[in-house]
Amino acid sequence: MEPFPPPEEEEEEEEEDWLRPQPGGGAAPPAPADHGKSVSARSTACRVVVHIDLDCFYAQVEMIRNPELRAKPLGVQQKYIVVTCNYEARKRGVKKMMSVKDAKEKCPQLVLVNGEDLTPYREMSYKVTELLGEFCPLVERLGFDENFVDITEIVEKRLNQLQQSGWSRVSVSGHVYNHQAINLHDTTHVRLVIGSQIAEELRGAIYARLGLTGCAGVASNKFLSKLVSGTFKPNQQTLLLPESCQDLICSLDHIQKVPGIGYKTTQRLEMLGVRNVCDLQAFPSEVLEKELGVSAAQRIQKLSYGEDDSPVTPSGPPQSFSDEDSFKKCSSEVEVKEKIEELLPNLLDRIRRDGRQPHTVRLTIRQFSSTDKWFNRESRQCALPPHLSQKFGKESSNIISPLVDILMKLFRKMIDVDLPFHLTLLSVCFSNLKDLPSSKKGSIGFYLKQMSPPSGSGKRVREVEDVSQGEGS
DNA sequence: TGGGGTTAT
DNA sequence: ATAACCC
Repeated sequence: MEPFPPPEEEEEEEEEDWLRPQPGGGAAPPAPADHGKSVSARSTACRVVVHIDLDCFYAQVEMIRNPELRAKPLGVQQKYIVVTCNYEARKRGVKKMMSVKDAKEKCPQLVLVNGEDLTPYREMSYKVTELLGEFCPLVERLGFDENFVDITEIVEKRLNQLQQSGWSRVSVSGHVYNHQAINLHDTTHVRLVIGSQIAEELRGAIYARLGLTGCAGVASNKFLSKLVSGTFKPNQQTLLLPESCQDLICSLDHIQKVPGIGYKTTQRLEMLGVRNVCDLQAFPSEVLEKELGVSAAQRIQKLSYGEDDSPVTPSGPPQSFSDEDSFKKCSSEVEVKEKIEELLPNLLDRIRRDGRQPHTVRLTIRQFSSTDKWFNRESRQCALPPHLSQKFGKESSNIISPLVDILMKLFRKMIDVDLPFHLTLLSVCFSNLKDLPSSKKGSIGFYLKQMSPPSGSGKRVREVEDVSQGEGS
């Protein structure tokens, strides 16, 4: 087994920092009075959130599936796009979402694997989330390759242990944003530093158990943790201290880089003359609320100050299962039916393995249009008849035909089949998933699996050391 | 651009 | 059902 961290990691030498006992004694401090309280009941404790972002996830999964690809420049292809690639390929100029044509021009030796079937990535993705769930119940997924973990409670536990053991030493793991000096008399700094050690353990466990590398950002909320995690890029982590928050958000040169501000909002903000984050900070709230609505306006303006009180919401099992295919052209009812029949078996298999029953089905289409290529999706959904929902668990029953009938009815609600049409995408989605009526088994291991934290699974990179009991006597 | 996901309205 | 957001 290779050591963690693997070679790319350049160790940045941070000075050692000392956590001192409270003034007035070298002995163990009195037992904390707030022992049983939740963190939210303590006003002084800041949250500690880690954002974990796996490095070029699909490419990593493919390299695990076929280790011979490891030394080569590798791209993962969907249709005619290289959706992601490993670092060997990036060195040679291949970028995410580059066309296969451009990628091959940049890098003729590029090896391509087809990544249109997401099954291997989806499976690995949930392994990562479940592994993080062993440390702590508050794990929120964002896409297949990112997770937020609220480690506030773990940090509090370690802080109490440190305080009870008297003199202790604690040092940061990984980078500190802006090279900001740590003040160990500031309990917020101490909590975040402990957070950086836990983040290192999380990354270590992901590498040791799953063979995946990734970045982490540690900060006092989700938004900041996500922003800071990308500071040092492959396989490194960064801690953000509150005093450097302004520098971080002002480093965003364009507002669309703010997570939460997407394409539409960017357009509207630009019409108002808001180009960067500092513009947004200074912009009159009243005017912003008129343009975007009170809720969105207040949310994004708080984001511009680095404020984000949104909780890390455990994702649990998926809310929906979908399968889609895009193509150049589909223009007859028969073709549509064939495409749907292609999509269904895989989907039904996934749902069967999940164990829950869907009660809603949706068909989504994209119609060709030369202008505005990127937004014309429509969908129709309907409740599944109960007798069909029941059949999802079973193997032999043929539920495909009745499902195809339902989906074709949905299709005819969108498209007049007597007129010419030109589709470029079909997608089937099952949602409104319900647990079986009191079958003893849970849907997946997700809720059952949260037990005691793993003891030695992750390599502790720097142990929190007890330094002395005798020092002060 | 793909092949997925989520939440809010 | 759509629109917005995320990857």
